[in-house]
Amino acid sequence: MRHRTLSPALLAAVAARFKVLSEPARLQVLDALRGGPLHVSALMEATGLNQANLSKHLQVLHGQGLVARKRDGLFVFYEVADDSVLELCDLVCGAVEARARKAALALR
Amino acid sequence: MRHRTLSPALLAAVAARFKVLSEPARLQVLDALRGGPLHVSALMEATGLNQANLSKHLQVLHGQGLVARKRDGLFVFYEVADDSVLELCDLVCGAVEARARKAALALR
DNA sequence: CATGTATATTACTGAATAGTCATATATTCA
DNA sequence: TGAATATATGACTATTCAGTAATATACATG
Repeated sequence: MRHRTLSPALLAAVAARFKVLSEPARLQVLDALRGGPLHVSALMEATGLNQANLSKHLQVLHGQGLVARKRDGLFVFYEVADDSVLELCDLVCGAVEARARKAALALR
Repeated sequence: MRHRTLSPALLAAVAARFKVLSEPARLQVLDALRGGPLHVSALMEATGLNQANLSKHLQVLHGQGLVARKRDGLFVFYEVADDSVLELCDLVCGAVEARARKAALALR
């Protein structure tokens, strides 16, 4: 047997990771970073988020290790730390779309 | 190119799906259902959640289509609707554990 | 129909957090 | 050093939501 119960700590850690991804704005940021590193100002333009709000979301993403930061002069560049996060998003995205198609069919 | 921006509706839908998974109690429920369908009382025992709280979490899981329900007399059985959800959890679980190992190493 | 059992729902409270504005910090350059 | 720009942070508000207790509903059985 693999386990009887999951440790509360592991449950909390996994839940926390999902929580970071449970915000449209943060998904938008991750998606904007698909093409490679961007600095905050570029991310503002790409996402339409204002500076303070975006900065806070970036701290959350960085806190969970989902993005890496690198300073270059005045600019701070962020990039996706591990592509598996994007794959995760794509998986859920596909599932959501499949569900939507199914719901649409059910209406016929 | 695949897209310039993700539609707000899709972003919201994906975020909503992640949000359902962002609660330790619900992850616990999904994990308890790995072995197959269980009725609510059995889930209470498996998870330690009280009746009202568990029931509410089940409604949330069911609302997102992550679990299916089937009534049998007095009992209502729930089961994982699609094993891909469990795979998703396992993926994140692995990522979280890897991150923890890395953090532990960094302390040496 | 009355009673008992399983599950769902409602109303409530406390805690967490997204968004916003104002301000602080960091870095560059003159 | 002082001004300018980029980013981070603090305080505040409004909203969301998990947990709980009480109550309602659904089903079975006598």
